[in-house]
Amino acid sequence: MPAHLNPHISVDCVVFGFDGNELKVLLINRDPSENPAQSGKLKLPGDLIIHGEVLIDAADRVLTELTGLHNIYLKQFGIFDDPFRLKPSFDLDWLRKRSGLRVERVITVAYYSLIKIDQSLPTDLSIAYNARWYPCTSIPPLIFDHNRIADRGLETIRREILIEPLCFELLPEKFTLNQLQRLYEAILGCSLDNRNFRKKIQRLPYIVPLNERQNGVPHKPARLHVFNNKKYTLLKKDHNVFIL
Amino acid sequence: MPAHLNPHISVDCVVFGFDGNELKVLLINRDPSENPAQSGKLKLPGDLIIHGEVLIDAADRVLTELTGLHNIYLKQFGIFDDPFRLKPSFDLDWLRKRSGLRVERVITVAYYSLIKIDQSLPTDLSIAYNARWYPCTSIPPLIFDHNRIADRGLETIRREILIEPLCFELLPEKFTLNQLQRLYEAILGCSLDNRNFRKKIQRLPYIVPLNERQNGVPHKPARLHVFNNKKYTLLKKDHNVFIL
DNA sequence: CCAAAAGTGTTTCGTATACACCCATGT
DNA sequence: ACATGGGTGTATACGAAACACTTTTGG
Repeated sequence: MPAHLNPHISVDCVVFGFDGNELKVLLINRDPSENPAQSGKLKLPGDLIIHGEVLIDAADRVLTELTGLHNIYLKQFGIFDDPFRLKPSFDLDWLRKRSGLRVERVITVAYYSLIKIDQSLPTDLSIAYNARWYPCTSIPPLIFDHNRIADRGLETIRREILIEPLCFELLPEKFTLNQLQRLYEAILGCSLDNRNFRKKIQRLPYIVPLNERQNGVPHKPARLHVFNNKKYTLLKKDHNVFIL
Repeated sequence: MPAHLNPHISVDCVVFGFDGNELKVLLINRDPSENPAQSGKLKLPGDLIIHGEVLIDAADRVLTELTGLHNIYLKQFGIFDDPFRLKPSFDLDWLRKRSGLRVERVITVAYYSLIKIDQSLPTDLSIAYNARWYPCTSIPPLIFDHNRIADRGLETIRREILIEPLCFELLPEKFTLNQLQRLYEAILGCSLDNRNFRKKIQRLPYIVPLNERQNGVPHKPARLHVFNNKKYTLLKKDHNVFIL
């Protein structure tokens, strides 16, 4: 572990992905090369920041190492600063051993991150730490205060998905309206009326229908759509744009 | 300056108040006992945190010293972590001299704070630092990155006032509907239709009309209302409650 | 009686909701 | 032909917006 880490401040990432059905979170083992999913030793991806490093760069560094992806969508949503969030006898000893630093109290800045689940490839790190996707509806026990952080991350995207175009970070570039609806339903935890949903979406000018359809599906192939960020940003300038 | 300060992390507060007409921010001199409002030396209230101190307690400490008020409404809204937000030759030297610590890089956590302007009394500190209310529409130049922080604070309450009951922190306990309207207009920077506003407010069960009126006004005295937090919290449990 | 702000209703329009059947494709 | 999900329209209810005059009080 490099000695140029800042032992006062860390970042942790609640990484969300959508498999077409369920919303998932990415969790890793606390220690590399341990038994898969050792009970009580799972955690969110995160790290101490480097001296002079901007927080979001630290989060990006952690996730790029883990997923192999660049330009990951990241948003800061909270700070966790309880002086006893790391138990002295247990968590702090582990952190000291791992970092080689005189760690006393760590304040962590939490980010949520949105990933197109199919694009993230296995990396050396993700294999070593046994990175896995877990359903948001049943997150296993995590170390530190990471369960609280994960819960707060979930609350946050539930709120923000109604106001910001987060969905399109989770879906493939080209998506069907029903995929979009299933994603909203997965995040909000409710079911939506299909006809009303399509009407609402179809009058948003920044969701553009293509002359292209799914293929390889065993039923009527659906029309594909793309999200046009420029149109969205232009609209947003004056009016507040609510998605749903 | 006490040597038990943590030289890595500070808090800064954007303190809002409403004088019945305009939304204002509380600013202080960088150094005590200087000429009133020395140009280029104004700042937001803030301080380094104490080792082991929770961030919100640090913010509360700063504001209690400054205003004499307890239980001030505080909400964290951002982190400012640019490694060069303090200019080495200028800001850092001043901070080192003032704190007596080897300060290298300070990450600051920003809070906005809402105050009933008439309740805040002059304190020794507020006099020494020449604390003054400035209109939000024309905030003078501040040191560090405090102008950016203040702007972000203002954006934040503009957004959140539509969703959370922030107004009642800025108004006296008992208020008239027109005072409430003027506050919304001051924060949102637009004018609202009086009749529609009153209709909307009057059907909110948590804004309770009293059998009591203003007195000492040179015109028809308006009916007074209070905000009932319990009713609000109960309602909020299930439905999301939008105020406006 | 005058100035100043408080207080009050109705109409119109657009958006939200509820609801059930036919269509296109692959196997 | 059948199974699977894709795709469509209408009627009703509710809330948002526009709009001008009368009332009450203190001075």
